[in-house]
Amino acid sequence: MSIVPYRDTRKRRERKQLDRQQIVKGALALLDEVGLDGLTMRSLAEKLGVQAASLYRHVRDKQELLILLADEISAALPPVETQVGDDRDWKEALGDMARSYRQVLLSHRDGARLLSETWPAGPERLLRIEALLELLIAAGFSPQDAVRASYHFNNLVTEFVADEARMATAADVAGATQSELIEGAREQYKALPEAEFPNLTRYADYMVNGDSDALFQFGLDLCINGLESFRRPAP
Amino acid sequence: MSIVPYRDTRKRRERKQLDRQQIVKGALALLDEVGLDGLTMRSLAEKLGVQAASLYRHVRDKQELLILLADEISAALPPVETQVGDDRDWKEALGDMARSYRQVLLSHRDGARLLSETWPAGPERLLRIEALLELLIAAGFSPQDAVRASYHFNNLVTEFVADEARMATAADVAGATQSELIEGAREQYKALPEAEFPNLTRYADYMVNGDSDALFQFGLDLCINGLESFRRPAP
DNA sequence: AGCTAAATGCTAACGATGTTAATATATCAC
DNA sequence: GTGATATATTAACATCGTTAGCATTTAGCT
Repeated sequence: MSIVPYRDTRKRRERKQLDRQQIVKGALALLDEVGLDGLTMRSLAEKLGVQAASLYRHVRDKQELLILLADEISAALPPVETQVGDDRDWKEALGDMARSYRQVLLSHRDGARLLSETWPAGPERLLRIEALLELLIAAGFSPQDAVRASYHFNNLVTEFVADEARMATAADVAGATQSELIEGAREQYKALPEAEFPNLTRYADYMVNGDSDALFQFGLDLCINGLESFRRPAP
Repeated sequence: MSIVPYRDTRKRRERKQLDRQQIVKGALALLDEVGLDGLTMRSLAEKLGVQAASLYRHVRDKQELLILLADEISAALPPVETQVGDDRDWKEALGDMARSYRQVLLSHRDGARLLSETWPAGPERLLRIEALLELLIAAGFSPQDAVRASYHFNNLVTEFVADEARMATAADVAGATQSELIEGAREQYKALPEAEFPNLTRYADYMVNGDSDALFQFGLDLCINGLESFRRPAP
């Protein structure tokens, strides 16, 4: 369904105005410019020098476009190193994968939100899940545990980055710098009634401190260390 | 900002047609009937026997309504047992909290999605975060680790249940039972080219098996076991 | 080359959404 | 009662995704 049907193109070299690939390419560029909320069928059409209705000749609906777009972004994910051995720990491999995963999602505006709101249907995206499964199974997890772990691992990375980007977008909307927004949120916590919220007021600086890298790493450690107890002894 | 401004109501006992509380109450009922996508300002107004524009006299915009709604749902969360000691392990307390959290979110249609898409600004919701922090700190985590852990813990539960409910909604939209949808997804995995997707095709039954409880428990174990390595020795 | 049929783009419109301005009506304080 | 305030209604605006009907270009065939 999501595979582009094969078609002989030898006789139509010239004048092909629009194309699934061109649409996705333009949509990706537009996404980086205006974000997911600004990515509308009309604005995309305008960017492509075409009318909005024309897009529907190549794409069933917007949802399909978003799936194609999510797959395009997923294609930029580096291949997973599924080889684990004595010199390369599975923990290290998982951590590297998560970090590069995060970096790719951050490289496109609202990239994580897009993957979060869309079904994992594209081939490129499925290929990464496949590789993750391979890595986990090679690391000594049972197939069922590997599947479950891959789900939560994916969720962790995707939702974290989506949240991370949401804050940047919120700053953009409010017309403030991100540090201003952080300071505002901090003050909001500190302004809570101290009797009812002793921890939130006291540790407001920790609640919103902007050190995304450390927070991400913490979640990663949580997930990876937690995984260890499920690992079966190596053969 | 999010606190309801105090107003003397002693002299206006009768005939008050609309009210923030009534609006939230109606919105919650409507949410359960038609889901988050069906919860529109017009439909809510109709349910309340009123015109859509009237709602804006009591609510700044829809976003604020959703925050109020999220807080209303959060108010149903049972109080967190922050006492941890010899007889009640912190792991047990965390697990219980997560499970009851999940149950409340599942008790309202799209409840988790609502909390996921909305800022934690309401007092009831903040109270639960406060209690979670208290529990973690009492369990022997440093304030900073407790804050970070609470973030990921919240994310895990909320996003998991949101995903869980999304599937039920998808079945609803497609006019199929949920088991039919599961079977369809399973077949889709099995139909992938076996050479490129050996694991996805082989373990398709694990990928979509509908045992949400087990998958949730797995994520919980991941999180809780992973937390242990961060715990400081008790005094 | 010329005909037929399919593919593709455009114009116009539909129905729905969040939101606002202007207007009318009910309620309250005195 | 009267003026002031609070609240609801009507009407409309700007967008959005999407579809129908029509025009045009292109591909395939004889």
